[in-house]
Amino acid sequence: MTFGEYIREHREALKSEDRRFSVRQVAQRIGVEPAYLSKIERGDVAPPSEAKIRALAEELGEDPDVLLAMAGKVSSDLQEIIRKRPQLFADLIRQLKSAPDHALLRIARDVRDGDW
Amino acid sequence: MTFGEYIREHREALKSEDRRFSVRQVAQRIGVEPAYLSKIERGDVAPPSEAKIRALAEELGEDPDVLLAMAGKVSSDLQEIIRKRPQLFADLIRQLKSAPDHALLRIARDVRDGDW
DNA sequence: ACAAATGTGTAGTATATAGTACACATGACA
DNA sequence: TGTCATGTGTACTATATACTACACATTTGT
Repeated sequence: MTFGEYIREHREALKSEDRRFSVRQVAQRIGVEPAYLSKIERGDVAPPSEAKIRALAEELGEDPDVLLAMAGKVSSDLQEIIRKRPQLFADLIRQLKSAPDHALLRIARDVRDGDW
Repeated sequence: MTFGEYIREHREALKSEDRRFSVRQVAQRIGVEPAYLSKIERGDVAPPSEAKIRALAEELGEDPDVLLAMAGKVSSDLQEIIRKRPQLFADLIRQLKSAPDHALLRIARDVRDGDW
């Protein structure tokens, strides 16, 4: 499923319950032209900028990191974290590439609990 | 220290031992025009593409992830890893933002040793 | 029935990215 | 002393990114 298809699907779902989720009204709220949002949803153009994707995520109640990923992007705040300690993060992320989901969850939990 | 300054410094250091590290010769080996490399080193233009930065890292014996970071970029292979599991990685990386270096090293080691 | 709202086609724009091509003055070195 | 290599200034170029503006046919609500 492409970025555009995903957005269309979820926007349409919301629209069926609330007319304020038309292409035109959502476009206006996130600050783009309706024709542009229409083209994005149909995959006629590439996904928009990170800022617009964030606005869209907020508007549709979706996870911005997931939408960004579907758009082929990585959140700029994550990139900044990595850029500050490139060796450590590059190494760690490559190690974690093939780790199972539960391992990533556990590490996040351990770090949150200060277990190091 | 900027990307350009760093490159110039390290290239010059190599050049003092080996004349093959002139702007012209390095430029040729990494596949760009000498004038372009010159401008990069003086910060006259933005850092080059990821591919050229990798070639430069190889040529100068530097860590590509560090050079990419100085250029304001994050390796595309790391981005791909993140994009495949955006929620897990986004969460984890934000948790690790303020973790000390030794914690990151330890996690990488634990994962490598399969300690989960 | 008709006014308002809707989705979309076409055309165009501004800015960024990632460079090339060539000429020229200076410096090394044999 | 001549030539060969070196670093750099100037002038372009091609492609990608991120949109806007407007018109128009269709659909929907009252």
